[in-house]
Amino acid sequence: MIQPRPRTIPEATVARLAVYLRVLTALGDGGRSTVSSGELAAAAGVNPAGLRKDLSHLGPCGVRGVGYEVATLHDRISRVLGVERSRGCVLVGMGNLGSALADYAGFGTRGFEFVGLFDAAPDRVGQSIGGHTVQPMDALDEVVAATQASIGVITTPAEVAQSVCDRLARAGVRSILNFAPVPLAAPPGVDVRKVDLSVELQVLAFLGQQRLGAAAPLAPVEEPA
Amino acid sequence: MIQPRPRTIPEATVARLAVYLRVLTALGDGGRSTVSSGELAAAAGVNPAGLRKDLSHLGPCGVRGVGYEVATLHDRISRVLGVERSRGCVLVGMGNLGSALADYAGFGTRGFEFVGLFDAAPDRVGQSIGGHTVQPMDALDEVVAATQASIGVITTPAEVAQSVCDRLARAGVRSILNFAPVPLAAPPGVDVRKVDLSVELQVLAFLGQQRLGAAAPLAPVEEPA
DNA sequence: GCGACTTTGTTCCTGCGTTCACAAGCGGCT
DNA sequence: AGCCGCTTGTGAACGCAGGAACAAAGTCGC
Repeated sequence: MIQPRPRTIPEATVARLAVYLRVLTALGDGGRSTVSSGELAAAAGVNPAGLRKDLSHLGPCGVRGVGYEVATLHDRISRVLGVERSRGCVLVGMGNLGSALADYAGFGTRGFEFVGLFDAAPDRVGQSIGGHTVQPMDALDEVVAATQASIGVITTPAEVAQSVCDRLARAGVRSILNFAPVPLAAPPGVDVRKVDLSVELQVLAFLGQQRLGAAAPLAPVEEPA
Repeated sequence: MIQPRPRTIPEATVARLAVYLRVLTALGDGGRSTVSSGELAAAAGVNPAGLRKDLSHLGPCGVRGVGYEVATLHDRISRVLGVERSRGCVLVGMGNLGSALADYAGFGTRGFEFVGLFDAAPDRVGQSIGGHTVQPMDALDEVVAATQASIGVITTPAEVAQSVCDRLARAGVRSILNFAPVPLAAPPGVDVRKVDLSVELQVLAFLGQQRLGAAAPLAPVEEPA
């Protein structure tokens, strides 16, 4: 049995596949049965050629002259992304951001289910957020083992993020999404992705300033030597 | 009047500069006066050579044989990123995520200040979050004009994100950070950055599944030696 | 049944980002 | 003062992502 496709899909492609999946869901709900690459690309905000290249990583799944069948493509992408079954997620750090994520309905409909909320602060333990009760950190290992949660989300302060990461990894979590503004070191076999909100803002600030400098050279901000 | 540096800095570099800036702040608070590229790179989680190349976009700002002066480098990066002065941000959509962001203290210390919170829902208007009062959408233009806010953050449902984007752009906002899971079209001169939380989770799910397939070859996946 | 049109899948190419490796420069020591 | 070691800054090579153009393939109309 030869491998039908190169088993390595570029990460950038994977991220776009997730976007296509969302668009396909919307199209399916709207009753559409087929889409062309051009239309799908427009809805996803990408180049049609790039979209076809992304989809080519899944093997041929369109019909020439017609387009892609919405339901089929949806299933195919779901399977490749590994979201055809719901995945358990545990969330550590129930501050504002953690609470917002726990209460965000958008995850459940996309194959993710929070199976445990944790916090170290005793006064947060016992609160109910998004239909779940916040549990103490001591319960983490047990919950992860019982629910087979494969994803951990860290929304703690930066100082404790690394220790939480270690703890999640030890409990058996294989994938970690880190919102704390520190680079995390995880043991091999554990993937870590980082989302840094203030970095996003700072990049925006830079782009804005750059544009300002180019558009309005009123003040010749000559860097004084 | 020669421009001392190429005024185009790669976006990836800008994002890392923001990380370096944070590390430098921590180092300065810790009393350190100089750092080597190796140490800084380790703290930021990047390659030392890459870090030096990033910094080279700012012109020479280190001392060979010694390293970088923490305070000087901090100021330099701050100026380049445009965060040496505080920037006003308006936030539209005070759901869970919006409230979390408004209440997040990490932004204020990094040169960003929320100057207006807005929501279309009447029952949210008047609420106080993070020291600010939620205002109706009608007040947006006036607040943006009065505060010279340059950044807008969209945390609304996907359906209204585009109209909010248009409205922000019309009000004079030049940079937009979009948390809604839709690609936004903005007029030229307005930068849009997107943060898609469920995409991050789905990429993680893919990586986890990929690793699972490699570790547990139940299906005969041809994994050549 | 046949031609033409539409749309996919692929291939090439260009540009960017990242990494490695080396030369230049500076401080400290003798 | 001269040498040595350390660190920066830069140049080159590699790999990857993105975009455009082209060939294959299937459908619709006649």
